Amino acid sequence: MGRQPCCDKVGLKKGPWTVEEDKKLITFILNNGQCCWRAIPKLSGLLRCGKSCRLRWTNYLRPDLKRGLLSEYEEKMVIDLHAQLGNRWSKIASHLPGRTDNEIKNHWNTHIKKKLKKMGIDPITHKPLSTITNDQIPSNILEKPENNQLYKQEKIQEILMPQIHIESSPIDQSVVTDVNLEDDDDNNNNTTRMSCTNNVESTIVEVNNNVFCTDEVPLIEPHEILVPNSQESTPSTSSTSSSSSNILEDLKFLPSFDEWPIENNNMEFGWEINDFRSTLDFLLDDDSDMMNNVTFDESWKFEQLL
DNA sequence: AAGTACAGCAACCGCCTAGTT
DNA sequence: TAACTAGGCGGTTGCTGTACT
Repeated sequence: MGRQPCCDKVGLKKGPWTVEEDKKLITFILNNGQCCWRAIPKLSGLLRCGKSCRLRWTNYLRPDLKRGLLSEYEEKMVIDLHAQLGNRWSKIASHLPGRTDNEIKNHWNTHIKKKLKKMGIDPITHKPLSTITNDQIPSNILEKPENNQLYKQEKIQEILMPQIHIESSPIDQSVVTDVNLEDDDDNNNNTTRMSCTNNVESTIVEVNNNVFCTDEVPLIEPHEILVPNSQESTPSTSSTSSSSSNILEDLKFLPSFDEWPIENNNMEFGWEINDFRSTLDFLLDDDSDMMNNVTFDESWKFEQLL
């Protein structure tokens, strides 16, 4: 009855990932794409829970991840989206290509929360703290779409955060535009607000339409899973090194192109080793010399042979 | 230089939902 | 339909690096 247990927790490794583990996971996913996470540890030789593998991949190893701090624009988007969605980090992350829910959650807790508090905004309600009074808000704003809390919050944010211009954000444009459009509608304030929300959603979707989305990562059926050729023979560094340390030494782990175990002619995904360049760059940041010595064969890729 | 406090973030935990048998 | 699990999600923890005393 039902499925088999996710994983038997006895003997599973916990804690920070090692370079060796990273390479096993990358190798496996490069060969097989994302499939059932439960099977990945066994098939890739990892002593990790499937959940742990999924987390490591989605939060750290995915080649499409952006690195570094959130830009002002991204931060503004997070604030806007948080005002709309609350602590639904995955939903928020889905509107920020290359950013993960964990990353956004961490950034919120460590940076944005403090920033908002400093600016007199309650990070939970997005309403001004007691120090902000209506006197500080131009009367014409308060008079505009009456009782429209969202509109007020936007204006308050404009006042408090002049360095982040709302005009630069398509979301805010849509909100303000829409509110203005509804400006003459004195009959139903709820309608005004709903309209804003919907418009924000559709605008965000539009923005993301041209961006690579991780949802596009193809899934394969269990019977299509390939167990990668043993990588044990490839030289590797100490497995005790930190995952965020020198992985480039382990670029050796990425077998030479002719050694790469591509066996499935039905692959539908097109990641190639170059897609991991930024990941490797990030992991190896202070080993640029080594990076420069690595040549990537542009012609090497998984072919779509249907 | 050593000790302490704090900040940032990767990873884990536990709950929930949707899917499978 | 019930029993059960995989995968996803949000909250939390704890490790590591940095700033301060």
